[in-house]
Amino acid sequence: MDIKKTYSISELAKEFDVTTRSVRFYEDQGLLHPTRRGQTRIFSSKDRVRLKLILRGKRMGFSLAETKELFDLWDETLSGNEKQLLLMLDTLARKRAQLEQQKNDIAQAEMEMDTAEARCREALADLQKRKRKQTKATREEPESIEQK
Amino acid sequence: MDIKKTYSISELAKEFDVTTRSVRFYEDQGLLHPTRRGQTRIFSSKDRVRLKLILRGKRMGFSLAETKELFDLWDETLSGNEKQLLLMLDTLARKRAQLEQQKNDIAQAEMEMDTAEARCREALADLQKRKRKQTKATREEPESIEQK
DNA sequence: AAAATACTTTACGTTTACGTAAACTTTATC
DNA sequence: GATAAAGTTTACGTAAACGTAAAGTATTTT
Repeated sequence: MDIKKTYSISELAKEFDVTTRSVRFYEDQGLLHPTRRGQTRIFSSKDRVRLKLILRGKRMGFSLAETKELFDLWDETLSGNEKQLLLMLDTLARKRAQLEQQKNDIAQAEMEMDTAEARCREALADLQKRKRKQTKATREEPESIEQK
Repeated sequence: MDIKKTYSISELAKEFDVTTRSVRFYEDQGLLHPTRRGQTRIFSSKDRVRLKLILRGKRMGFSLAETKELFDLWDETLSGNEKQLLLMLDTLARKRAQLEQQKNDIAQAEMEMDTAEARCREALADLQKRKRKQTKATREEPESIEQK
């Protein structure tokens, strides 16, 4: 059970640091389904969860269309038809494979960042050493180094 | 050392399953730097590596601009200025944080997919059980179930 | 040398995911 | 009851990442 039952558009926007424009867009694309009080949108905690999922999806490189597909599929599985259930399982498997690929990509990237960082630090250390030597030389023979 | 020294645009396109249009676009955006023989582009193995990195970046949700930034930064660190090196280290740290976030997102997603899959399988098992029961009933009192 | 193949530039078109502005209505505040 | 604050719709604009077509050049194959 969530803390609150319903949310205004600006509450959600503030909480997840998105614009109200985005939230309305997500509704327009069929990802959120707020009810109305007059004209005003009222978001349920289900909508709130979905917004969270949308944003996580984006961080993981998913398009809104992909996320919507998952939402729709999930909604249909609730109606419990066998074909839908099997389709959902299949989709889940494919998404898992995608996540595996992403984990590999990330691991690769991290390794490369390790070596990149190492080289950086080495180069920096090199510079420092040269600087120290130069300082020493400067102290010993001040006029031997000319500024421009 | 790579197997080959240079590559044509269609060789690269085929190897990485992208269109030549994309490859040209990446050059246009300053991510690749092929030399020319006449008008024709000749890609080095460095370009090949970068193309691989570009595509991995995309899978991880990075924009071409972000990837280009990293490439440019890396090139500048080779010239070994201290400020550039520090900037690179800083950028690396930020990218690492981003990857951490992504790993969390993926872990979350995997957990949720676990429970989703479990529910799916449960629902399926339920359906199977009901089917079996119905079959049994049909066998015992054939006329008790009417089709439509 | 003719034809097919691969490559090129130029340039307009398309999709995604919003930004931004205008004009209007409803709700809250003084 | 005026005014500010928050909400709404409508609609045009934009950046990213290519797709697609046109029209020409270079290379390879026959």
